[in-house]
Amino acid sequence: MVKEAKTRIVKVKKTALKEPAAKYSCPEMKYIHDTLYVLNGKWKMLIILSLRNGNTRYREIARSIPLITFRMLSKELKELEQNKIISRKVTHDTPVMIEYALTEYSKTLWPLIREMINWGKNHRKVI
Amino acid sequence: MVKEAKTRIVKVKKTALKEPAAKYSCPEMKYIHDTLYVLNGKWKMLIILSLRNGNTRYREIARSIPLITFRMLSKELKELEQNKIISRKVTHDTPVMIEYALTEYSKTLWPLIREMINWGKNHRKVI
DNA sequence: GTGTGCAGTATACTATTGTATAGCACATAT
DNA sequence: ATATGTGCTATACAATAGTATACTGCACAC
Repeated sequence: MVKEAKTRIVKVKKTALKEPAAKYSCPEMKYIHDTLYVLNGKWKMLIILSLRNGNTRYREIARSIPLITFRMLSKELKELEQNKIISRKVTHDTPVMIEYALTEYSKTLWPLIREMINWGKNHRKVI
Repeated sequence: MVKEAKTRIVKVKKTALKEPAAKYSCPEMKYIHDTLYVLNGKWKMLIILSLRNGNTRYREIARSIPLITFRMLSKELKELEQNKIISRKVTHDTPVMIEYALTEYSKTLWPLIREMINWGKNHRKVI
């Protein structure tokens, strides 16, 4: 447990991809497993989208995703940070100000997220 | 509760997309929400991949995804069927034989799944 | 008649996700 | 002095996801 900026507590968690005991029947399954490891859950893609829409502050992000709670937002931000998808910078002390941003690496996710958006858009029409 | 083919019990569940009370800050979030609604969890994409690799039988699919349990496989197959991603056909009675297959509609998911695979593949290299 | 495979269900459990609500320490605005 | 905003944490709880294991009824092979 590390305390920083008077507020934030980071519980360190292993970032390494855990390999299942038995092997998947093809490498594609492993790759999908890896991608899901980074993007799992309801919120991570929405947070990435929010950042990409220009939101940088904790409360700002929270407001842009109406149903998320502080608990989940904190959790997801930490995981995204550990996986190098977003960065967190303290820009001012007392009053503490934090700036979240997408990393360079996060840009590699964009084609995937575009496809998520496209499919959802089309699915609405189909239903 | 409906009993069919002596084995299968289907608990009917609403398929409609539930709209959150508050609105997302942009339509893209809604689309991602919709896509995740269909593909959520650890297993659905792996099942789709397994079917695409030519597996059609329940046990076959289970074997191709080593860590999945029957409980989860049953659950996920039902959800995918409800969302028209896969179909389930009884091909023979006593001994009962079932054939699972991807629907035409499931093909629209392929660009998305390809991106999932690609990103995971690249992510391995980066880590 | 024993073991195997088929297509699952049932029960019980743990872990993770998600909800709800309250609070802190500081600061600025009214 | 009170309310509001910032960036979170803490606690308690409910719901869902996932694990583990056993079992069923039928058919076929040995």
